[in-house]
Amino acid sequence: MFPVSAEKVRALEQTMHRLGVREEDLEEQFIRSRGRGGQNVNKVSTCVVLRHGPTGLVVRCERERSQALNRFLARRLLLEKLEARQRGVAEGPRASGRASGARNGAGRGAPRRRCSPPSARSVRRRPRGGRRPSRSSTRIARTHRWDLSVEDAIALQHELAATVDTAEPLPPLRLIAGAHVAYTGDQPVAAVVVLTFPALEVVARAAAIGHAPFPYVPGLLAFRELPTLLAACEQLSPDPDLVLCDAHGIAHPCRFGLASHLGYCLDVPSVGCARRRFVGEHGPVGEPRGSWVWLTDGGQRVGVVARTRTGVKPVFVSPGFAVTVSDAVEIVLATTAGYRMPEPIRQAQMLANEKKRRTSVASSVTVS
DNA sequence: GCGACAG
DNA sequence: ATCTTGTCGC
Repeated sequence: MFPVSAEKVRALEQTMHRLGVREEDLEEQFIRSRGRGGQNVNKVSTCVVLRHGPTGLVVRCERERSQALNRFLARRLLLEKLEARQRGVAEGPRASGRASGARNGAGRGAPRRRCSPPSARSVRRRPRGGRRPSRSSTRIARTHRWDLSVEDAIALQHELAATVDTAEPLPPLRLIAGAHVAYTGDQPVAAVVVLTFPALEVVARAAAIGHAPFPYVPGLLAFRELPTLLAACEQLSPDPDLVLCDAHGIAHPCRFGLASHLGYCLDVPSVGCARRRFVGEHGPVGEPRGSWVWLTDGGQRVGVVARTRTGVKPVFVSPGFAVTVSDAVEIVLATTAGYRMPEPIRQAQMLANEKKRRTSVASSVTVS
């Protein structure tokens, strides 16, 4: 019931019995906690207000970020107060031990560099014969070094941009994967989730924690996140027919954003769906869900800005690897259900955060 | 000085 | 991405 040791629960029960407090006399209320502690505090009602009917005593505990733990702590607080009252002792501030983890991830200020505009880009057909017979995991088809200099990384992206074919017909879609990378300080936590299409039911999940061999440089996100993302993909089965990415595809200064890079490495069609604009211009987007306008960069249509949900900010969709712009929008709209971001990406996001939490929980604290 | 360049 | 405070609505 309470996320504490059996001993502590026993001690609590004994004290309750000794003071004549019965569980039935307790009235509990859960409200949202206030103060620092992250958004969780405002999304989950972790604050516990406990009232003891017979005496009318009320305590409140919002110290921890877990409602269950706060329920336990609230009971202890209540008993302390009751005991003090029974003894006729004036209520004084009771200092009970606490443990809080305050760590901050500093470190930003990455050099910003811009990929030079692609001059005379030739789109070469990708040689793909008998692609993916029947693998047991999402194998990495191709990869390369990731610890390049900014200059070399940009050059490589320009080179690889030529492998993107935005005229490629889409294969039948049965399984669609979503990818996302979260961070624990400077540790990337990558997650990939496979969903059926069009039912959108989760059939496979994989996550990996890695390290970022590269700082965040706008335009070079792939060099920071892809190694870990690929590690997660390697543990995934079955293979998706397409992968949706939480970043841009060709709507990128080099026409080769993270979404394209992931598709290239896996040799799987990919689509980029970003929350914010990176390059290009566009006009106003219609209000109803499904509306979209072209995203144009350097006189080129690199993607669209699409409304996935009425009344909510539109998203930036662009082909990643081996898909057309119209297929990209279609897929994004077909996989969004009630939220701004496509379901596969949302699922990957949730998994990444879950993985992150479970990892930090191992080094977390209990009750004093 | 501020804004602008995914995550 | 991360961090934080806070409001609104189903």
